Amino acid sequence: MLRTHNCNCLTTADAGKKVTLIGWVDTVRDLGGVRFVDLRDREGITQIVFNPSNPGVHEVAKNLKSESVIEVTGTVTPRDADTINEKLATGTIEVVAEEITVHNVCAPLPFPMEDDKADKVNEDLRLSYRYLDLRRPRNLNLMRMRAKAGHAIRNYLDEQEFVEVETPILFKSTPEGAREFLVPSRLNPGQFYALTQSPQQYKQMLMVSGIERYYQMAKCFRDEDLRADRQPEFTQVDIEMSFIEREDIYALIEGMLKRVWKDVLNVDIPTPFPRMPYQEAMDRYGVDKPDTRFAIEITDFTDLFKNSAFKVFNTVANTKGCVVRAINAKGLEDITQGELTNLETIAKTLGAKGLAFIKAANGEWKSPILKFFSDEEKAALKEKLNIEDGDIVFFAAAPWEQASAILGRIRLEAAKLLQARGRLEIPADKYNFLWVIEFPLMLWDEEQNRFVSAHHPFTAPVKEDVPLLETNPHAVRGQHYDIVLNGVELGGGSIRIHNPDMQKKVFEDVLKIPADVVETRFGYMLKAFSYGAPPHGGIALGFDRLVTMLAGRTSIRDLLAFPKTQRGQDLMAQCPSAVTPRQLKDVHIDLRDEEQL
RNA sequence: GGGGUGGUAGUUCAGUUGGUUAGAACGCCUGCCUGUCACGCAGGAGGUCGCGGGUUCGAGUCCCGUCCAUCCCGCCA
Repeated sequence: MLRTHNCNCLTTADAGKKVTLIGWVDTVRDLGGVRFVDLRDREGITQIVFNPSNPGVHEVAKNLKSESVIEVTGTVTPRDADTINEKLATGTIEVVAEEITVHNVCAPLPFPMEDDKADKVNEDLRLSYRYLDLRRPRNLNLMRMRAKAGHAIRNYLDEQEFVEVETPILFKSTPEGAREFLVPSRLNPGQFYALTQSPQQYKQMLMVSGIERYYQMAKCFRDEDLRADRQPEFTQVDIEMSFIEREDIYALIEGMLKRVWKDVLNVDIPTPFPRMPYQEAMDRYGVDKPDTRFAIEITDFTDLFKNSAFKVFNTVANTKGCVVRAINAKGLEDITQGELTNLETIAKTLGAKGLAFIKAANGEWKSPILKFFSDEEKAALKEKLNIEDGDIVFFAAAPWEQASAILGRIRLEAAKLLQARGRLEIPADKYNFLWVIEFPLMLWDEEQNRFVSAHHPFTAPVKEDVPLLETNPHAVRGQHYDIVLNGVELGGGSIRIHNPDMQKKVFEDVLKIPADVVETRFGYMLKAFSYGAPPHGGIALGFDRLVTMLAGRTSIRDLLAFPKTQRGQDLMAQCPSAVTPRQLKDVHIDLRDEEQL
């Protein structure tokens, strides 16, 4: 080692020792005579003193640049009482330099390294210099937190006798799911691999193999548009078990998350987690991943408006599948015109024609639609929504799913506005875990005019709903579950179909995938299931999202060492990039006609 | 594919109804300073106002297009 100690460990107990430290120049304080350098490594900071009485090192210290790498040998010296720095772990001592080696002179920095300033720097610039951005102690700690969370998970699952298996990343294209990254095959002209969007099929094959308990920190790839919480490559805690029921997965994951929160944050999270059926989540919160940390909820008024004089609500209320619903954003009566317009825009992008509202202030209600309401209707609204002065109520009249989506979004936006006004407190350490269960197995896809899997086609139906597969697929509930934390979907899974006939029926009769297509895409699975497939199920948790939540961040990029921009580029390495004609020829790709496509 | 926000010095930002030589802070460079710890003080350098076009006597400012970043919708079985 080039050092005897790290920069965060020396104390007065080490006084008199000759030590060698190495690290980055954090700050230089040149007082003309004596010069101070804060030397930093990943563990912390130690103050180095350069005295004029040692002219050699004193002269070198004169020209030190921030973030240069230096190695210093010197003597640990206790500080005088009035020069102790209580902010530093090593603040009671300093190292008086006797020798110095400058290993690397740092070029002028492209952006400041102090957290408060660096946080404001454009992210694209920081991503171009990600190695520097990452060097900030706080960001290094995020990487260490991520590693710690990974260890907690591995330790827990190892204790539960899970077997970690690495499955291939080069897989076959399965166009049913997310858009995939395609990889041309050199040895098989015109044919392609796809990068796994999830090891789903492999892990089910492992169950047929008899692994019984599988896990993997699985790298997954999806060629979809990016978001703050979505990257084209990401890590998933992938789990599959045989001979189990849903309850076994709930217990396993609750134990695992409890362990992670304890090991990483030293926080005890209560288990078991509450459970909420999908229908209830949509009805009360307007989303399938409700943030239950605040109380604003959706109330249904469809029946109330069935005989209303207000034609818009009346018509909707009497249309099958449509609802009239409202939420009371308590205390947001002073919403600005700009904020209101913004909410309207959101409602409109979700298909609403407008966003009806009622404001309550000084004992009066104000609303463009108030004149249409009867006294009886007003009384019912007031009572059920508990409308008081200072409140604003928003309405949605639309098909059930759409009304839920609109009010679900308005609910979240209203919460943000209330938080900004200091009227809604959501403690940073409040962790509302929630199982969302009983999802529909199928959703009707208008565009394709057929049912599509709500989760994936391997999800088993709830036993008592199996007969409905024939008669009313819409009503079939899947043995599917999502784990949600504070409004963020951490993961989801299901009990799988292990009977080849049932699986074939879902593919061909329900999802209407032609038999020959089923054979090419899933033939090997159906075959495998005919050779003693055990009942099995599993779950996958977005590891990046999990650690983002642990860190209290909103962007998944903060928890990835080298994240990609919204256009899927790595600004540091500068990829994707063009390749040589020779490389293209090797993989049998011809770009000549690209312009014409 | 669609909508919102942003792009002015190395960085973060200001820049009035269009009007002289585009400013501040931090950083950088030079000098002074022997107990600082975000050291201090003095001086200095640093700009194709993202790019292209247009309107105008005159554009950082107005208009059109475009590129980049970011947030969201679609999409993410």
